[in-house]
Amino acid sequence: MAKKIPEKVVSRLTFYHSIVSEFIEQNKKNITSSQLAQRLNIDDSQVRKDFKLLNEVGRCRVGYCTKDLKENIEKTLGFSNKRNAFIVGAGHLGLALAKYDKFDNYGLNILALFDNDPLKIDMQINEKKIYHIAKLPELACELNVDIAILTVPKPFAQDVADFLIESGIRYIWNFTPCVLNAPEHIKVWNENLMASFLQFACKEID
Amino acid sequence: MAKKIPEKVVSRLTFYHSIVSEFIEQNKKNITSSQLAQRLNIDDSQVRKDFKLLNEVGRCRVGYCTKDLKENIEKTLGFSNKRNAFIVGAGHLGLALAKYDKFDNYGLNILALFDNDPLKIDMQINEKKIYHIAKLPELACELNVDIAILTVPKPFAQDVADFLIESGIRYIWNFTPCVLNAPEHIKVWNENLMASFLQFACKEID
DNA sequence: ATTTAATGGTGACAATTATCACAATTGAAT
DNA sequence: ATTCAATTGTGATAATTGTCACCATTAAAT
Repeated sequence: MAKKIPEKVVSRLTFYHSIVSEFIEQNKKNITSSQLAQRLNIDDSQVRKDFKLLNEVGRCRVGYCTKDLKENIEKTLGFSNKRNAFIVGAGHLGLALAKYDKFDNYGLNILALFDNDPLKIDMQINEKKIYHIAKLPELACELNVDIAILTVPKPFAQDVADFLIESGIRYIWNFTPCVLNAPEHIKVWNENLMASFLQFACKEID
Repeated sequence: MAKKIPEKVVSRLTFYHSIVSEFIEQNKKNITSSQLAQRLNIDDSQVRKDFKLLNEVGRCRVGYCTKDLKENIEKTLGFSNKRNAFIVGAGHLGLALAKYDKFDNYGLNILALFDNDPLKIDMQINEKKIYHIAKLPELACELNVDIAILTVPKPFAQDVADFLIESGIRYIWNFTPCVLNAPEHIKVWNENLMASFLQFACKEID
């Protein structure tokens, strides 16, 4: 990616993308900054500033061309940069993520799931197979996967993470409610549902 | 809550809380800012600044008292402010969230789940019952619930959201990959997994 | 053709958030 | 007692992010 897009802008771009896609489905040719802003409860100048970062220009009294805008966002977010990943832990959360259709669209390719429950092995979910966790090192190497999405139950989180790291995984997207211990060269991204809720609660709920 | 805690700090506080709890389980009496910082890959002065917001004081050469710190974070984040909520959509994601143990601890009380699949009705998950969605308006009123966690499949998201709003729900924590249309007095909080991943990807993954 | 109102573009500023540097403190070692 | 090193506390500063005001443009109405 040429220019660095600030974190918050990345987040908003995905929202813009959803909304613009909806507009396109409805055969709308244009969308204005205030339409987007209203939907997201933000300032409309913010939207325009964001688009300036993409070098996306609009037309006065008309707005932005939905088709161009969508393509531009996709290009900017690197949708075409395909990355392969495994889901580790085929519980409810793992299965939910395996079915989450946006991942494909946004360049995150889930190749397989892993679990240690014999009943789940060889099941298929969303065309992805569930393997025994013992197969992971081999498959990670073979398929050249270095991203793992960790969705195992809390008590196993650290041990499984250690195992992943031994197996050559370098990026862990951590959905467990644990703060993992990992060497510095391993990148851990903590998905923090509680923080997310608390921010909502502090800001909006009386 | 007396003082307003910035968004980012709230997020970090939940991480500190996890780590401190771990230290307490290991019978450690103290924890230093750099221990916390290292674990989270942040600057240690950041940790101290955050604690200053809580009026938490440490001791030179010793650090912060784990027990006090934990209680302080819990008080600050309002763990005791219990809030009731429903999960709407008893698919994998809904069930995963129903089992997520942190919600209870942090004051978010899931009272029930809702779905329209007859096979799921009356099942129990984590001591929470699944009801038919048609029962929601009545139960929301009866139990005084105005928070809904929306985990239905994408195609139903908007319709179900409209239904929730009619039923008196005022806060929607939206886990669907849709940007919901809602009147201004309804607070919608979009959980944006894709944005989360893309931020990770942009920042860390080459 | 002229006017009008909606819309994008943008600079200035404000608020939030993070980093750095370093003084002050103090437990431990000698 | 003195020294040393680890640690906190904090002001200064930088980077990021958001808001506001207002000009420029232009499609539509007249």
